[in-house]
This record gives sequence, structure tokens and C-alpha cells, in this order.
Amino acid sequence: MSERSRQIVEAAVCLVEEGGTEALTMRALAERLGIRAPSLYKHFPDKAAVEAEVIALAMRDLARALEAAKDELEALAGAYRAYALAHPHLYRLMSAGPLPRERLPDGLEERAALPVVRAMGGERVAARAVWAFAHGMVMLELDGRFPPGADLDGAWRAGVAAFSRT
Amino acid sequence: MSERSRQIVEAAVCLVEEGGTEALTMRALAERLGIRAPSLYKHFPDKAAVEAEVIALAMRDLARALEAAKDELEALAGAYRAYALAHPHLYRLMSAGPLPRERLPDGLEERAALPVVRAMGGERVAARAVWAFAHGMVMLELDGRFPPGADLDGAWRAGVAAFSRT
DNA sequence: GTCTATACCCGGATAGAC
DNA sequence: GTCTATCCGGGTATAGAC
Repeated sequence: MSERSRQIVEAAVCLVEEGGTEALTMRALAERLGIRAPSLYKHFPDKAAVEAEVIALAMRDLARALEAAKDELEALAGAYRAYALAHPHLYRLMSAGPLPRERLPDGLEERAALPVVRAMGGERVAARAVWAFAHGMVMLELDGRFPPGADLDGAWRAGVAAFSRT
Repeated sequence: MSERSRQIVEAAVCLVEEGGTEALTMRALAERLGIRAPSLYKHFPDKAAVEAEVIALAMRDLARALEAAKDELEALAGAYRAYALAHPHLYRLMSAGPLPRERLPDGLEERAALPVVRAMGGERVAARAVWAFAHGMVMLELDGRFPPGADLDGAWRAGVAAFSRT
């Protein structure tokens, strides 16, 4: 990938972080770079290609955050939640809706999932349940679905405790 | 609400069920009813009002399905998942993204949540964790996020088992 | 309550000159 | 590699006649 392409992806990340998925349009992206929208198509075939690069970048960041955490459920859950709250729009783009697997680097998805599998002693089925819990907590929190004033820390603790006994 | 308004909401539900959230447009809705889009504004002030009625209807259906299930976590989880898989687009519209609470009937959200709270012996914090698990499982399944061939029944069992020991 | 006509916004993407 | 000009499609919503 050329240097210019990297700059484009970087700008795209900023747009998503600041304004959510919908803020990433070819026009807005071009404007941020000081060029015109059609010029982007000299670097990427279409918008989906740009989006895929943003997703890949976010997944790498999340994977790094999880790998840096201690190999216990509680620490992993904390790191997961922290990433999602720090980058809510990136988390959404990366984790909600269909994933363009063909456009992503091989093994990246697996890499992001690995820390949880290890924390669950290699039990992939249980790891999936834990992942679903964490994803559900994050999405409900980001979407403002819990009642105002709900004890979310408590809910996280309850979930982590439940799965720790597994 | 007039009879005509009810017909409009019913048509809107069909559009969502068949084509997802994006398929619900004022033009498509009008066409399905054999009228022109501007005529809809004689019955509803804007699109959000129609959408809110669809959401309310879906929440009532889900609440009924949960109330009909046995008062145990396993049965509730089964009913929850069954509803979501039977009406994936309605589930999404109702459960993902911000909720227009001002436009919904009082107490409806609470009603839908109650069965889980009861199954958890009144522990609202634990009930929220269970809800997050179920929501996460459903969304990851609907979004095709699990690896192909993953044992989802097993993941559901693992989650239900973990929270049952609470 | 329905229509036609229309305003207004937005999006992705292409052709062809430079 | 950037530009201008443009196409094409889509959306919500309003005005005013009937």
C-alpha cells in the first residue's frame, strides 16, 4: 500500500471516530484530504475497500489491547470494554453488521479472538459465549439501551463471575 | 389510531420483515399501499413516527413470546433466540441502535424485560448480564460473525449454564 | 385523503481533460 | 494523480389542487 493510500485510510479512521460510520463518505474523505472525491478512486477501487482497511486497522488495535491485558477473564473484559468506550464508532464499524472477510488480512479475526480462547482454557465454545456477553454489554451500553443509572459495572462483574466459574 | 393508520403500520412491518430496516422508506411504504408517498403524511407526522409504531409492535410480540415461556433461564433463552431468528429484521430494528423512548408506550420496555428479571429471582443486575449475553449471541449470529460451522447451540448452553449457577 | 409537482438534500461512481 | 463536469439513484418532506 502506498504512502498516499495510508494517509487516506488514516483520514477515514478520523472521520469514523468523529462522526460515526455514516460520516465516512467519499466526498467527506476527499475534503478532509484537500482533494476531490473522484481522485480517491485512483487509490481505491471503491468505498468498501477503504472501509475494509479501516476495519482491519481497528481489529489490529483491539487485538493488541487484548494481548496486552493479563490472561484472565476480568482483565480481558476490562480491556475489551475500555477499547469499545474509547472508540465507540470504530468498535461499531468493526463488530456490528456483516464483515467483509474477503477483504481482510488472513488470520486477523482469529488473532483478535485468541486471547479470550486462551483465558477460557482453550474451550472455544465457552469463549464464544463470553465474547457474546461482552459484545452484548458493549452494544447495549453504546446504544443507550440500559435504563438510566443502571449499574453497568455490576453487570460486567456478574457476567465475568458467571463465566469464571465455568 | 385510525384503521388506516393501522394498515400503514402493518405494511411497514411487512417491509421491514422482508427487506430489513433500510427497506422501510416512505416511497416503498406508499407503493405497497397503492398510494403516493405524500399521502402518508396525512396519517403520520414523519417517518420516525411510523418506525416507532413498528418498534412498539415488535416489542409487544417479543414480550408475549417471553411471557408464554416457562419461567426458567433455559426456556427464556430459547424463546428469545427463536423470536430473533424468526424475525431478524424486526429484532434489529427493535434492539439495535437508539430507542425512541418518547414515542413508545409507557411501561412497554419494562414489560419486555420483566420475564428475565423474574427468572433471575429479581436480581436486576444479573438479569442485565443475561440480557447482554442473549443480545450478543443473537446479534453475532444475525451478523454472521461466528466462524462457519461454529456450535452455536453449545455456546447458548454454556451461557445459560454459567448464569444458572448464579 | 389523495393526487401531482417539486424542492432539497445526500450518496457512489464514471468520463475525459490536463 | 488530480481536476471538472456529470450521471444516476435514492431519501424526506412540503405546497397546493381536487
